Amino acid sequence: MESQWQENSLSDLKMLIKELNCGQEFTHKLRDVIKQSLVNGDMNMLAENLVGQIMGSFCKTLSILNTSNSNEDSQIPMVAVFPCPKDGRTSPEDSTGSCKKSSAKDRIGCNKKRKISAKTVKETSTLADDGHVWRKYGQKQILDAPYPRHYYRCTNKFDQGCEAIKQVQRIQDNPPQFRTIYQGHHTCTTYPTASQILLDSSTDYENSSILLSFNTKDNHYYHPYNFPTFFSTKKETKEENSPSFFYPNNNQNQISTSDYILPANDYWTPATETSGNVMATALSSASDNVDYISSESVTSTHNLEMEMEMEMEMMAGIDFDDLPFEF
DNA sequence: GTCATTTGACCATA
DNA sequence: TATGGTCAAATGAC
Repeated sequence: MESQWQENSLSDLKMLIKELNCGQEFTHKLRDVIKQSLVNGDMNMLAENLVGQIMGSFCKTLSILNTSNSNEDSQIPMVAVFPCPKDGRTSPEDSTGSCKKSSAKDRIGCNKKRKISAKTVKETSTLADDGHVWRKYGQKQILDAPYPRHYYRCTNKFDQGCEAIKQVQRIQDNPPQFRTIYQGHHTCTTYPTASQILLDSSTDYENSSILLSFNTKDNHYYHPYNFPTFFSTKKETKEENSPSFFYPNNNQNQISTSDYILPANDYWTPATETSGNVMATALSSASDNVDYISSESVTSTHNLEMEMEMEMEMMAGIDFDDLPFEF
């Protein structure tokens, strides 16, 4: 009975991914159709933004589904997104009072150690607000470490299935130094505010962020949540509730109009072909290993495109070579 | 009463 | 088997 259900769920998941891939393709074609219907071939900003947002949603959803699928080979795919319901509650935080202490036997099959691929390490002298709301779920004294490690998860884990977690550990006392390890990426819709981003941009970006150069006019990068904003040449939009993920490079005395600092703890998804130009692509946190991201690591557009393609293939289970369109 | 944190126990992985 | 990551009851703050 249960295995039948699991089988069906896996089958459904595959169909879901297939349908999402189709949706992605249709969106791509829709954009082309809109462009062709225009006299000069240029989409207005609103249309471009909408298409971009739809494409970003597809990328994000496929990423979530595939993470679930690959991490839980023998389990129900949704388990990875909505963690195992131990005693029938919808979440461990369901404070209905009906919660019973689960025995060790009840927890069998519930993986305690996750296999999240994307890791980003950030070392700072202060514990600056990173713009997301976290909830602490554990603390552990680590062997040979003078300070305990603190474990946090995104507060939207259970209501939105956001899998982002972070670990914070003091690594030095005087001067204070903290190591924050971000794992997974935010799939929740609670975005950092502009003020929070500005606050965060004052922290140590030299070691934790990506410097993207836009010197080549045809090369563009976007963030899945907000990538359309970069189509404008604005460096920073400061409106509340309209976060921009592009920051002036504070580490340089002279700021080039084509240089931007991007937050390191998020994924970057590939830009798509637009206005006859194939955009370059970028991604952070791309490897299974801890990834110290520095400005030096993303100066090669060519490498970025390759890395991005590999990462997107891995996340979405898509072979880009088989797609009817180019990324 | 509600929600976040603490902390000991459990469990997967190396 | 040791270690690190997560769970969940207990506790505290509001």
